[in-house]
Amino acid sequence: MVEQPKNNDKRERILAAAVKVFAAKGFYCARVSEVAREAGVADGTIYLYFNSKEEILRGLFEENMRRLIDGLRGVVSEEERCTAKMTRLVDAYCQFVHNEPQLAEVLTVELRESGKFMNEFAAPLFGEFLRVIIDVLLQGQERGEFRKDYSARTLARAIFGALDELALSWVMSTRRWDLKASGQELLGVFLNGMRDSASDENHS
Amino acid sequence: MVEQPKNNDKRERILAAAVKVFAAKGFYCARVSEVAREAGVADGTIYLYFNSKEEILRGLFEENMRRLIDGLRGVVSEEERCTAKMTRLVDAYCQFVHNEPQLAEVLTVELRESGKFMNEFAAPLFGEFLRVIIDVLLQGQERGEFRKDYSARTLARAIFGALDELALSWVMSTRRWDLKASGQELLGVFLNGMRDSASDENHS
DNA sequence: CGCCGATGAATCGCCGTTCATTTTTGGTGA
DNA sequence: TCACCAAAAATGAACGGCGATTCATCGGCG
Repeated sequence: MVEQPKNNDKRERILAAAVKVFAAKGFYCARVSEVAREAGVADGTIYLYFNSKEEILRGLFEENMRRLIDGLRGVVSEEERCTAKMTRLVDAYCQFVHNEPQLAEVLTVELRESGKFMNEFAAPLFGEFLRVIIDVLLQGQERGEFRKDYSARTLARAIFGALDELALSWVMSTRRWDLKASGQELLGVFLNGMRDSASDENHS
Repeated sequence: MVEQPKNNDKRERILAAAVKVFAAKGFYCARVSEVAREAGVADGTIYLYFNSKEEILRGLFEENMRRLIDGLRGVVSEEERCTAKMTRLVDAYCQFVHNEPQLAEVLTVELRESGKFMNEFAAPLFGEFLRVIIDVLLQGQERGEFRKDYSARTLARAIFGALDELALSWVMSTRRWDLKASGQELLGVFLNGMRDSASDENHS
């Protein structure tokens, strides 16, 4: 009943306002009435579209993570070589963060705190996100582009973590540096380190 | 007056209890009375040692980050080669997370949310932490161990991010896998990718 | 006895949420 | 085109619960 009101853009306005407010104050410090004011609606109106404050966050997560994941899948599928897939993937992620920094902040910061109260629903989405990276790495190993003696799972998490930290520090800063360039620099190190070229190397 | 009570271990007991409770519920969902119960003191007693709930978190941060940073500086100083420094650094960090997973969870999760209300005091400590890594990387570049065409700052952040993500996923999981091994595997990729061996390779 | 740390029940302010009321919508007949 | 009305949507003041913080009181120690 409350879930899918047929009508207009109010739900979207509320979600957009929530992104701003949650990014500025954090979920717990944000006031529902601030979201309402930012959205230009009355406090009570929010509860015509969401059952609780928490559900606003849930809605945010689901819609935007879906969009991000689908976007990443798209660019990945446009390339043949896995090295190129990774380049495009990192680029698209940086683009996303660049275009919607507040949203990126909410998604990454609350994803952590989420370990607490909403992991049951955030975890699947995050898993899906990670799988995009894992699959590229696995395929790259099969194709002989990447060394096979690294764990794709571990590396995917590491790449995400590195990228995420970079993105977050960019978002929280004055944003004067080039996020995409840093992303590619970082990816360069990974690709270089993962490259299946020198058959083996024994470092004492 | 409340800051440095001369006496016993009650302050430590409260801090230790706070680690447990904050790790389990997150700072905002944690109740001061739970911390009190866990510490075996009355609710009011907490306010003899801390001025507010927030200050408990602050105390946690300062004391433990200091300890971590000093520990890392220590192991780093025991090695000559920067590659070895990095190995020891990653190992020590993983050891820390392994020994005190709840503390690690609080430090890393709340460090993010901290962007909100306590960044002014968390940022310097985090900066100091990062500097340890940055300095090793810079020195490694000077010594010719690492390629000079990467930004030490960016890479330090990336390494921290990767390690942190790995650690967090370990902490939040059933912890059946070997964190130290994953850490070293990850470091291997970085070191491999950063190695200043083939004099140069120009990838535009 | 007097001091001081400790206690925990009571306080008090703060929001998330509700709901009685108002406003808007859109269908209908004149 | 307009007046009218019922249903739906929106409003925002008020409510109620919760939990951080306080403080009157207690007990142990010198």
